[in-house]
Amino acid sequence: MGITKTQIFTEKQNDLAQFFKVLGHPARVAILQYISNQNACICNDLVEEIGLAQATISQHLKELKSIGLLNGEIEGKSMCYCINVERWTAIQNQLNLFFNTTKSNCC
Amino acid sequence: MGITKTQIFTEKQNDLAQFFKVLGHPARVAILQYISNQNACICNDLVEEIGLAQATISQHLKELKSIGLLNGEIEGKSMCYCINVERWTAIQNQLNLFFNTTKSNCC
DNA sequence: TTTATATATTGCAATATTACGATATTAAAT
DNA sequence: ATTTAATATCGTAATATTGCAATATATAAA
Repeated sequence: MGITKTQIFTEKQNDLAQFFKVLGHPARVAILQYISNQNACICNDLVEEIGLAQATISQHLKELKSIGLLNGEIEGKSMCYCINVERWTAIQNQLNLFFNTTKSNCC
Repeated sequence: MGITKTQIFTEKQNDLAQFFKVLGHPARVAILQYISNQNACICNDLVEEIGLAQATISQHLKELKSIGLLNGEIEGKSMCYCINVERWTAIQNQLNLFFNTTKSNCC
């Protein structure tokens, strides 16, 4: 097997899990933190900063983009990646809804 | 490769990613939601409820236990799984800290 | 136009995850 | 003691993820 049976879950459950999954890699956590710490938007020295190959960083950025967490704008010959604040907040709210709704009724 | 380079990240980044990762599967989201909806603690009909094989459910429960999210108590011949509320809240707080700290400074 | 620089994509190897059948293990019931 | 029921573990197949070198693409600078 090896394949997740997404059909047996609700769309909400799959979406939620997808958000968690994308955030579930230390490189992607580090990338988001690094981008957020830059005052400017020139986010290209991620390769040096993080310490993974350029191809690998590019792949992680793609995954973060896939859930809409990052905006990328062409800035001359480099790319300006920045956090999509609206999406960021929306996802945070969804996760909190999950945490607040899912509460223990026992023990 | 296929192996995550945890050594190049901070412990906090790895921990955070680990929490996200464990929550990053729809079956585990569904398990947590189901347990939280039961008034009693007899959480053994997960297999019927979720629709995955017993071995698979057991594996997912193990992962949820691995980050301390579930408590398991022996209740006769079955197991009583319930959410560890203290841990649950602690993790929610850590995730929110990450979300609030990591804010956009650009665009 | 050529060169240099930044990023994306492709292809591939190594490892991880998901899922399940089969087989323990454990405790209650007979 | 044996049987039944619930859960855990083992072994294994299928698929996914991680990471990188090589290559493609695109823009600025020369």
